[in-house]
Amino acid sequence: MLSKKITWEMEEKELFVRVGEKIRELRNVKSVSQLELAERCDFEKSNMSRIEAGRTNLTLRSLNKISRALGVTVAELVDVEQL
Amino acid sequence: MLSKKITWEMEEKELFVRVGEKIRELRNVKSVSQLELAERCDFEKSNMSRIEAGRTNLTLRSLNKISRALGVTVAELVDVEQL
DNA sequence: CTTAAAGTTATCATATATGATAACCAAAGC
DNA sequence: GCTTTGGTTATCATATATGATAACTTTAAG
Repeated sequence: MLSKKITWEMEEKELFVRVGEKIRELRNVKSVSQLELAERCDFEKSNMSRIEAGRTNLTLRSLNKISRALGVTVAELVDVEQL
Repeated sequence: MLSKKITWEMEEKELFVRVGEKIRELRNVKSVSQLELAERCDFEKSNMSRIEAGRTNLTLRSLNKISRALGVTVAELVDVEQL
């Protein structure tokens, strides 16, 4: 059986991905397009795409912008299952 | 009466400060020194001081390290009053 | 007093988030 | 077919988080 050792990089990557999914989820619930959310946050749409794909190590500043654009708290944005 | 307009920079700064205070609070509850926490996170102690003072725009990676070092979730770390 | 432990602040280097731009894809409607 | 809307991916520049190091303060203990 192959090893299932989980490195902190993997676990961190999982966190990024889950937060990205959470953002997309909340965005969809509010029926906001990615472009619209990007504009509300004053982000490039390409940046928004990277974020939702979990390819970014988000900063508190960005999380704050997104949370306000979606009408939720920062804590809600990062409230995901953790390994 | 002087203006009380709150800019997003002020509100962002407040968020940074409150998250820093939250970290310090949780660290003190667990009776961990700043140096000890810095070592657990593999941070410089000077970095840890900046963070608790709210002079840093923390990343998800750093929040994740700190949350694990303190035995709480990332969501708990950023669960602060927001303006 | 001296010593040490805990924390602060400043400076410089490096890594990377984000801005800026562009090319591209897919689906829907014409 | 063409066009639009929504999204993805790549590249380069810039701003900044963090690493690394050092000097400094403060507090408590001796």
